[in-house]
This record gives sequence, C-alpha cells and structure tokens, in this order.
Amino acid sequence: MKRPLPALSSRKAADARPPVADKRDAIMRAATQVFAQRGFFNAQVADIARAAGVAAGTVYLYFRSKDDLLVSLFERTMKDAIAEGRAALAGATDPRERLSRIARLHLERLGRDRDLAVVFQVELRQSTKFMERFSSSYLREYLGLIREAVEAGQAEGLFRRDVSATAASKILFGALDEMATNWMLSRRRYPLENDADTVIDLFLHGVGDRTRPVGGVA
Amino acid sequence: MKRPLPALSSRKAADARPPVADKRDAIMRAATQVFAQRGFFNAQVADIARAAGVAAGTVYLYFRSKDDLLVSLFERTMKDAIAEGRAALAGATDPRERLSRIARLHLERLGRDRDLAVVFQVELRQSTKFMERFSSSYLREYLGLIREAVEAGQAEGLFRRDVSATAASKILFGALDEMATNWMLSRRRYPLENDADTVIDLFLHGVGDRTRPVGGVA
DNA sequence: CGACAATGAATGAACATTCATTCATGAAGC
DNA sequence: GCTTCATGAATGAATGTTCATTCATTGTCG
Repeated sequence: MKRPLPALSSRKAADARPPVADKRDAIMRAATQVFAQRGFFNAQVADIARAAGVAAGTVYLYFRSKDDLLVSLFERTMKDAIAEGRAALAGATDPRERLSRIARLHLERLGRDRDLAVVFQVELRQSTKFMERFSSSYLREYLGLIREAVEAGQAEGLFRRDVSATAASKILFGALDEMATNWMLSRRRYPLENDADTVIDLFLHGVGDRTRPVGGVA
Repeated sequence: MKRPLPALSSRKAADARPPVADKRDAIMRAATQVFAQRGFFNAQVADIARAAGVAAGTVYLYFRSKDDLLVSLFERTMKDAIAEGRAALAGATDPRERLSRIARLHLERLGRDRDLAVVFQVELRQSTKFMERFSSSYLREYLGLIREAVEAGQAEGLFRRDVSATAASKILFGALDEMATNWMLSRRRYPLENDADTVIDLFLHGVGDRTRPVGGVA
C-alpha cells in the first residue's frame, strides 16, 4: 500500500540520476506558476503536471496531495528565507541595520519572483486551516527575528522602551507585507525592494515632523 | 423562464412584510459564519442555507451565485465602514486625530465580530480575482481616506514632507491589517481596538529614541 | 531479467446550480 | 363570512460537471 517515495536511488555521485531533486523541483516550480495564475482551488493537478512536463500521477510520487504541494512550497521558501536572513544578520550589529537588512531581503525575495509573491501574498491565505498552521511555525520564527532586533535596539537605548517589541515587530511586518501585496496587485513593475528604505525610515522615525515640538494625539 | 425575484409584494406600508431584507440578511449572516468556519471553498451553499434556516434553493433567490454572496458581504461591510469613517472624520480637523479615528474604527469594527474579521482577513484574499476586484474599488477608496489625512498633515506642516503620502498610507494600513490578522489568529481574546493607539503612536513617532540624536541607518 | 519510476485512463466523490412542485397569502366573487 | 383562485416565494431532490486520486500497465535502467 505504500506509495513509493522518491528514493535516493543513485548512490553514486551527483550526476548519475538527476531524478529526485530534479523532478520534484520542476513540479514545485510549475505549481508556483499555476497556483499564481489560477489560484489554488481552481488550479488542477493536471495543469501543474502538464506545466512541469510530467504525467498527473507523477505528482503523487513526490507529494502526498495537492495540499501537501502548497505546504511544501511554503516550507521550502520560508526555510530559505530564514536561513538567508540569519546569514545577512550575522554581519550587522546595529539593530537599525539589522532591521534594514531584513526589510530589504524580504522585499527583494518577493520582488524577484512575482509568481512566488502571488502565492505568498494571496494563495497561502486561503483558509484559516493554512493560516493557523503557517503563522504558528515559520512565520512565528520570522516575526521572532524582527522582534529580537527591536529588543536589541531597546536594550542598547536606541529604540524607545515604552512600546512593546512584539507590537512593533507586527507593525513592521505588516507594513512590509502590505508593500508586497500592493506591488503584486499593481500593474506597474517597479522595484519592490526600494520600498524597504521607506518602510524602515518611517518605522524608525515616524511621519511626525521632527522639527516641531512633539505633540501627542490622544 | 424568469426566476421570481423577491418582489415588493405589499405596496402598502413598511410593516406588512419583513421578508426581503430579513431573509437576505439572515443568509448573509449565516454566510459570514460558515465562510469563517470552513473557508469559502470548503463551505457548501447547503451549509449556509441550513445555518440561515432556509432551503438551498432559496439562497439563489437572493444571490446570483456563491461568489456573489462573498462579494455582497464585502461590499456591504465596506460601504458601512467608509460611511462610518467619513462620519467620524467630520468632527476632527487635526490630521493626527483623523488618523487616530480611522485606526480605531478599523480595529473596532473587526474586533467586534470575529467571523467578519476572518472573512475579511482571510477568505476575501482567496484569489487574485477577488483581490484585484476589491483592491481597485472600495479598498482604494479606503486607502484614499488615509492618504488624504496624511496629505493634510503634510500641508499643515505637521508631518514630514519627504515621504510619499501614498507610501505612508500603505504602511499605516498594512500595520492595522497585520494587527487584525494577528488578533484573529490568536487564541487570546484581547480588545483589538487598543492596538490602534500603539499603531498610531509608532506611525507618528517611530521606534527611534527621540532623546538621542537622529541617526540615519543607511 | 528484476526493480522501480512514470504514465494516463478510469474512478468516484463532492457540490453548485436548477427547476418542477408545494404552500401560504391575499384578492375576488358569491 | 366563506370559498376559490392567482401569485410567487420557498423547497429540496435530481442533475451534470469537475477534478483529486488511484492503479494496472509500460518503459527503462543496470
């Protein structure tokens, strides 16, 4: 009854068979494209298979189900993004610089691949089922990355301590997320990563005119 | 061949029948609930009908299709929200106060009805089809409301002029949106509207410590 | 030869939508 | 006041389609 999982068939070197990673990858790429184009629920597995140049049944040799395909897409991308993020952060000690790098990386990655952006900004938010699952795993980790930078800034006295670091990180994430969504929906093709500076600038300094006395709203 | 539309059968006064608005409303309420619970694509029209206490076919006397039901939900809510927003803004001249009211109203409305929040934060983002449609209509108008307040602030010299009002309004909206999404996904039931002050505070002043010299990041 | 990846036609379940029929209401006629 | 009729809202079983998924078969290595 076991469905054959893609085995590590070639025990030799990395050239004997490109089968596993190769085909799996092709299917994921195709899925990104098709999901972006038609939407997850309207996308047919057969479409994805065709786009990947394989038969419908083949998809099921590499993925348990259509759902699994979407989840795998998300997990792989998030894993990459977090790794890349941590790497980029290694070289920066100033919390402001750290936030700036996160923001730039975030928008660069999505701005590089519009299909991926569509999947992330739209298709992944299909249902609370997915949302809950995602937000409690990698997304949580990603938000944590931001929060740590904010906390570091507070500890160093660079950032205000009278705002919750958690709230601040949500706000920054929300701002980036909205920039990405806008870009993805817009017909214009401007360089998304440029928004990173604007977001960070506003996040650090606010819109309030600094040349004037600080006025509260409430 | 014409399907009977709910007619204004009683020509007399406003008490003769509660039928039309009543049932339509019940279906919309039920739809909000069922969409929130199961997600748009997994929700069956029959479920909605049952929840509304009508037969499946009846739904089609009031709505063209399942899609139409979701669209109607969105339009009614947005119409309400924008009207309420404009009303609240009438009494405030200070742009900071205007933004504050928008933020509070935004979060209050969603925080009042979790099912509605789920539909707005998740289900409406089903597909680019919906997204494009929404973002180009009411959402655009809503963003415009925010942008106008920002522009007014800039004109009055209260806000910095070196940031695009459009970018700033996206950022504010994104921050509010993320607060709402977090609240909706969280198991804890805290008063969402309290986040409005935090968001506005940060939007106006940023996280940067004001007691220190202004340091640029780049 | 095996062994196993790949195929794609066949299966069957799920569901939006339709529409022939029922029923409650109120008007008209007696 | 009572009966009959017309109207159209409401019903819900039946329809037809649309796929995700399976699996018997085929092709290809070593």
